[in-house]
Amino acid sequence: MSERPFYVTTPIYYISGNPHLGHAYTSIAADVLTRFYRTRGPAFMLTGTDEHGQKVAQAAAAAGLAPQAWTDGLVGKWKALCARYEVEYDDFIRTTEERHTRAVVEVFERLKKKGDVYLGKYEGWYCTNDETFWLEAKLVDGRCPNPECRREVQWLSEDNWFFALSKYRDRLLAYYKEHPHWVRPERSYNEMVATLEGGLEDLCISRVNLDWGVPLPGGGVMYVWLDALLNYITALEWPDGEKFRTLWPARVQLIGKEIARFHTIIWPAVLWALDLPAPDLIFAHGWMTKDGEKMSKSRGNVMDPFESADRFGADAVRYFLLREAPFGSDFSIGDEKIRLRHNGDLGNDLGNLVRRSLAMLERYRNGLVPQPPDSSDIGERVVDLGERVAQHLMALGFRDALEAIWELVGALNRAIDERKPWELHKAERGVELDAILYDCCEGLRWLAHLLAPFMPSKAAEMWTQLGLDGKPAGDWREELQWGGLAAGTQTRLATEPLFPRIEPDAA
RNA sequence: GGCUCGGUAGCUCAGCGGUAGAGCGGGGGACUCAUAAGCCCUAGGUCGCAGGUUCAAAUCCUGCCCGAGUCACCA
Repeated sequence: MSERPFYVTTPIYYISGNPHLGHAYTSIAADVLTRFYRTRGPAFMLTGTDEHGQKVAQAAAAAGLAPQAWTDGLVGKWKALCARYEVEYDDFIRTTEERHTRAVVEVFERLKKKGDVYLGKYEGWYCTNDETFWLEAKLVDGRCPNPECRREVQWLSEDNWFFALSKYRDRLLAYYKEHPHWVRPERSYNEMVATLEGGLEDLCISRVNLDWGVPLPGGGVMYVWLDALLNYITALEWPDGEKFRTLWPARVQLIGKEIARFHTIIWPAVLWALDLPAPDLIFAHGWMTKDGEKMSKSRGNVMDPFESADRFGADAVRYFLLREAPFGSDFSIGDEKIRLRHNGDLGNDLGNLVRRSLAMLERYRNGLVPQPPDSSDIGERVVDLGERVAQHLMALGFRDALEAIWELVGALNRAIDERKPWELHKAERGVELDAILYDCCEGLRWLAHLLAPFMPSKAAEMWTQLGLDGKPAGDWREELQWGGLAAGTQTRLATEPLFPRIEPDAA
């Protein structure tokens, strides 16, 4: 649609603990999109860590470390998570980096100068133990509502900086009406419209009782959420960076549904206050539950993304996460579910297809790709497959894209059964044998291209087994022409299956 | 309590105004190139409950029941 490079962001992950599978989910989705868009042109993916705020300060204190030392120690795990799942980000920003904090102060100064940031009083009930402000309505018997606290609260009144969010309410509402698809899925869009219709209050954007954050002129630190949101432009070297000029506004910003309010109300308002355009699309994906239950530390059912990758392979987990449910919906995850999809979709359907195809080619034709047939039913049936998958991906329909790709997997498996190459071989019907063998290899080449964004390593393995150099790359509109695989190519069937069967209850 | 989203075949879900669908599991069959994989056939489920609108409702409206999420400075 646009020649503008594709810029996609994940939320920056709050670094108060270890990463879990939910964090991987967003990053993987962003990576798949980025890899797809890279087949067509320039693309840029940003991720990172949100390192300020009270909880980080507390976690660090509990560990006996200074906040910076604490986050320095943890950030490696988040980068390792990306590495483990083959998430190839173009930049990884930490909110404690100077390039970020400097720009955050610049934002503050500009908004202040413009009058969208002003000094006001922040009043409310404060629990010293929890370091939290509570609404009057939330108090239980006039005490802290936290069941583990229940201490007396005190009325606190502080001078703080406010952002004139309410001023942007009408503009936001109008923008929503004019851009009915800018927040997706529709559920999130509707909720945010309802929130806007309920009215907005100005946002307190400073904290005087906290020192772990971006220091503001005159004291206090910036509210961590505003600090965090700004990463999407500070990483691009706003205001003057070349990257900022070419990449902003982002084409897609992926978020979890729980943080939609910040990204679809506060964020565009802040951008407008800076005279910048809002991103094209905010997509709030669903939450995953562990076997139907919410994942939480207290339940002890949080899935360790590193363990999952070790057991099933990073590509299989990537596949599962995007295949299991529509991107906007909640879904349930568990080892057994991943295992069944691994063995079924990946092992039986895809992996076995690779193996039976190349094994027959090896046995009947010494592994040499034969001449393409004059015409191919399968080739004709899938002419538009690449474009269909592309359309799904552009709409963030990962599940639909994978289902479409599996149409080709199914078609090839069926074709083998129907055309029975083993009989053709015995009957010495060479032309027909060549035709089915060619179709299989060519189909595998297509699959390698189509699957590369989803399962980069496995797609590359398929590519190698087909005897092709490098990795699948390039624009599908050019690469996916039936007959593209050169006759005479020497294929190399691997000894090991692409997706070796995984037995139940393996640890 | 308000709001949002769900409640459809054993399981996971799609359909969202016009004769109930898919995948998995289960059952049956023909084959053998292949990871005991693949292929073909097979599921007769009051579409949460009760009303209503309509020629016609899983599909729209109302009420209720059940489950989940969310409720503004909680990063």
